[in-house]
Amino acid sequence: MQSRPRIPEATVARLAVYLRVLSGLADGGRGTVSSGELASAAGVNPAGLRKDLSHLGPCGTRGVGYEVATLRDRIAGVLGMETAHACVLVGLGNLGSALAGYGGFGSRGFEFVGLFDASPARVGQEVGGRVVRPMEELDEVVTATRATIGVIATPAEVAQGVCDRLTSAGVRSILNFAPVALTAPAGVDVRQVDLSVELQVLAFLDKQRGPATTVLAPAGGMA
Amino acid sequence: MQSRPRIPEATVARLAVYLRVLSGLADGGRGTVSSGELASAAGVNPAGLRKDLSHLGPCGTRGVGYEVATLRDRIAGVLGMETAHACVLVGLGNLGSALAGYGGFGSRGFEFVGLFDASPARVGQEVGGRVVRPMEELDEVVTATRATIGVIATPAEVAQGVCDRLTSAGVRSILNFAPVALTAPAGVDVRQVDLSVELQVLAFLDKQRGPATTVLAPAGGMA
DNA sequence: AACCGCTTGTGAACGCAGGAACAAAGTCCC
DNA sequence: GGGACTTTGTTCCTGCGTTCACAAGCGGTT
Repeated sequence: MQSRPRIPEATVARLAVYLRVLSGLADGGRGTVSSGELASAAGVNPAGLRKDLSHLGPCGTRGVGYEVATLRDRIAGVLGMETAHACVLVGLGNLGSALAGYGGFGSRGFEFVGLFDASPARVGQEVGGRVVRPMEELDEVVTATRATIGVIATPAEVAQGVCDRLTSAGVRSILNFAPVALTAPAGVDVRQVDLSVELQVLAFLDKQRGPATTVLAPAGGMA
Repeated sequence: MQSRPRIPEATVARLAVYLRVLSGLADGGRGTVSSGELASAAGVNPAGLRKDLSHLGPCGTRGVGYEVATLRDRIAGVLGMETAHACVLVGLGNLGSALAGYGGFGSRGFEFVGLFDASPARVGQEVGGRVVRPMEELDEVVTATRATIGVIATPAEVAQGVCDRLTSAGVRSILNFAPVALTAPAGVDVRQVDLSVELQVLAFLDKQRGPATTVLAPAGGMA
């Protein structure tokens, strides 16, 4: 049976959300939760949540619900959070600095073991409790720390070059914030996060919903 | 109205990517592009790109390709970028400051007309060329500027309260970076961006792909 | 000990997105 | 002027994700 033959990627993303909610409930001393309540807190459909959870085997008690601590540990195990993940971050402009100082990563088992920037002005500065290192040390740090995840927060022009250096150093997973499509060798997984795309989708939905949907506007014909 | 009954949301997100690539090509003086080249630059399948573009009517020349400037303007029009969009940003911690200073928004027609923070220590400071204002002025600024988009970059605990204030002030679209599921009244569109979720998906894929997939294996040539 | 309500887990149908193959059309060359 | 090549636009199909609805199981109660 191998309780994890394959889990859909969309489900994995939601599991991470459930995990966050469960952690909050556990901190609040909550013992059990129902799928309805958990789904409401996560912003998804209750049936979908149960289906997501079914991918990791039966982990609830019928008539009662899910044991918060148990389910949390189970999800954490499936997501590979038993062991901490070493990450390197390249590019410490505004966005990179924000990522380096973002507490949401460290509390989830992701640790930045190296911060890198090509600009001599940034090298040596301290960001988020770590010292920024020059690009020349990237390969060495990745090898020494066995970092598997690389985060790119550089300008678009140099992102591909950084990607190449990361992959050749041994990084197998890349999270790219630069607005370019990266090409990486097979076996390396790249995830793209484009902040401005999200805004543009919002703008489109707003336009589509009503070119003149003022809440007032009783009279026909806008100007 | 007839030419745009509805465009799938996934297509809209990709249109934003095509638009970025086309802008770069236009700046380079490029006259026409084929779907293959454009798809390669955007990181998608050529057939899928043509299907996406088909939603906005025929806009290419068979045997030649797409006229860069024309297609760019067409997409920009569909995405509602003819007119600039006024946005307000709440929460100027590390992430909020990065967003306020991110050039990728302004160059795409999104302007932050108001930066807000609850902390008196941040009010009055200048971030990204704008002065941070107290939360009390939020309603007034939204009304005066007719801002339609609100960006939340606050801690999770206060995000729902900020969402309520934004919606009651008249904001119809919300981009939420806080790691909580927001509930908003009908007619208000909320998009969630969770940075740590992306990392966790990467960690899972890495774990699933192979607990010990070393890339080296120099001995024994691969045929 | 048996009944009843509540909740999980699963099976099936619907809709959507993605990919591949084919026809239409326009241009370049001879 | 005609043929052939190139490239778009469309259509079909396969697979996935999502949702609804029902059966199975456990706890509490009388």
